[in-house]
Amino acid sequence: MAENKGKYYITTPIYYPSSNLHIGHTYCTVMADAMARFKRLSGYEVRFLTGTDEHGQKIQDLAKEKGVTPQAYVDNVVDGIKELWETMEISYDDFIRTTEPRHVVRVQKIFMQLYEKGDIYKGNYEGMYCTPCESFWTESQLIDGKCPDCGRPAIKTEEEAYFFKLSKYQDRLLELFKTNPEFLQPESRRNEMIAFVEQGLEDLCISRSTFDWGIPVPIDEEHVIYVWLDALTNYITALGYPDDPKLYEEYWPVNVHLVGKEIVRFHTVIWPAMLMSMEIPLPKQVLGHGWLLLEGGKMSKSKGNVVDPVKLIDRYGIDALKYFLLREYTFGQDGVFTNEVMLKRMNYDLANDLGNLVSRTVSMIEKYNSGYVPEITGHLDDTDKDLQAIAIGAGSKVETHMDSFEFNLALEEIWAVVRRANKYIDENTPWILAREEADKPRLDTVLHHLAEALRIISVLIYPFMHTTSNEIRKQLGLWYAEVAWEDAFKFELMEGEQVKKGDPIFPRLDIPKELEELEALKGEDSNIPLELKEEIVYDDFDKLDLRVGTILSCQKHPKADKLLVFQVKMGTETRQILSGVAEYYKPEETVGKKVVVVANLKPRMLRGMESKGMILFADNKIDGKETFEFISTVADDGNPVT
RNA sequence: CGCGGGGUAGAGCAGUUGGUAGCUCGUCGGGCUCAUAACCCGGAGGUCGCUGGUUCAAAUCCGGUCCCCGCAACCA
Repeated sequence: MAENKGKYYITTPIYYPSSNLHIGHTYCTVMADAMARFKRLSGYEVRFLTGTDEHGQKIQDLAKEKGVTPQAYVDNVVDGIKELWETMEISYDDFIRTTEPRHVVRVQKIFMQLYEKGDIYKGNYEGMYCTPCESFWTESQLIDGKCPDCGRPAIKTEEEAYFFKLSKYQDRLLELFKTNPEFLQPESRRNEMIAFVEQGLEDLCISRSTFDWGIPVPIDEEHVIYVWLDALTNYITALGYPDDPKLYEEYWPVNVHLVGKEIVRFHTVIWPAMLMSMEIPLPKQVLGHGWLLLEGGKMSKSKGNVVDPVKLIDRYGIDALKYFLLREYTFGQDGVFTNEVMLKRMNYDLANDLGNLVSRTVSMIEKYNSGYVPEITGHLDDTDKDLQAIAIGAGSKVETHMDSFEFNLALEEIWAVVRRANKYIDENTPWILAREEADKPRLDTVLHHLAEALRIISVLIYPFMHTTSNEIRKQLGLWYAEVAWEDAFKFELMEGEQVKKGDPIFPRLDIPKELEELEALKGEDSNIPLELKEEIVYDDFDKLDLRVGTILSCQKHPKADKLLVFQVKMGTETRQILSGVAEYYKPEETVGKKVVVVANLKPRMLRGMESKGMILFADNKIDGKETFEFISTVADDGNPVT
């Protein structure tokens, strides 16, 4: 083992088990895992924490829908999540669930700690609440009374609640951002947070009484602790804080909280403020990574465009998927996920470059030296020296990039060695050397260099693809030796190992065929229940008065970019209806269309013009571009739609 | 003057202590046959959105301007 470099504590967010995880969660966890493995290999005592955030109204509602208890519901989903991590061989040291007694008890203790400090007070919370998103919104944030996140109606809610004095810590937070640039990276997120805090912080509502699936507020049975105090504290309760502080004392403060860009704010404003109140050290660093986008936008369950990691693993293996995720994307930036990009990466880098290098090296050693790694004989020429230098030099470059979470660059450095080795073979043409007995010493030297280079590569890729690393080492006859990071910096370690050719470590993929089959897979699970709004009864539907109408004329709203103003004739009546589809239709294209109108909708002013009703559209995509299609019919104007 | 991100070769992207513009894929040509028809070499292709300025020198710093993408405003 390498020298002990100290402790290293890294966390992923705790995921919300409202349904199965997708490739985005996988991405984050894979990064954390690679970093944890890298740090372990290079001599740190690592603790890697992940888990699930299991409380809240949304879970309670989902459970109710399914007719099970919330606990049974989350148990089921969490089993699936743990299974996924197991499949992916995620090397977490602890998995915390916020429903576990160890967490519940400690959260209550932390609550009391803040309370006794005077940072929690009882107040009144009034606001518009969106149940599915578990979010309160201000009036100005709402869009026509609907949640800006999910578009579902928000309900005016007033409740007694406990507040945390977030505002008290505003100045200290600003100072933290300004004096400690390392605390939050990348830079752009830091700027955002500074701007956010500078506009002023309000105290934070940390309890709820509208649902009960949560940790009870210890001094008030009517309330449960709301997400912030419950979820964020997992990072220390998992270490035993405050009542069993052994691990806490070893590993806190955390080295890195790895989080998605959408929750940077919680981790860099709310969480540090709570820690300040607790008077314990702050995280050393919070890193906000980007999102994996799909062609045409964000991944979301409601769009049905979620990429299921399990299927990809089944087809291509864990290492190929991990390699792709870490190599393709730049930390902190959004990236576009497509099957084609993924397959190309897998083929070009893994099958062609690395897999083929292993294959040709091992088979040449078998063919030209009866399967034993030969010794170096004679002088080294420039190609030897160059290969050695690049191979031995890669390790420290990898270290540098890993320190900055530049997984893609770290892998690029490793592949520079792979490419150099492939080139080395062409430069030295071992198959020609093998023809003349006189060239045998040179041949031995060349084969030895290749084996050494591959050995180094096997060490370098270990944090990213340990299974592949082991397979390469098996083929190289290195099965007896444990992978040690410092071995990546030495060139003369192999002495007569017996190599053994195995199956290709990454079989070459037929990309067009794979693309087709992946496309076909999508159809297979076409019967996944849609995520629907709350169930309604017939009477609810009956309240709607839908009518057929014809668009007589249409023009752009003079004071709004997105609005079109329609004159719609419905039987005896013609009325003005506004609709936000200006970016999809030219006004003149719409004239004469038959449409379905919600006719008894309360009229409303939009940018100074009245809209009496609502035209129905179907959301659609053509060539990846969003459109809205009229819901049309040939029935007579004014007729009801039932 | 709403906030933020971005405009670099056909595509996707790197590129801030300013110093001959790089990578992957594609394309064209060549080499090799150990290897998973994989590997290696070479060529073509960019006025680094536009425009002023600072400088011996700007993709890189400063000003202005155009365009694209998120979010918000106006999507009943």
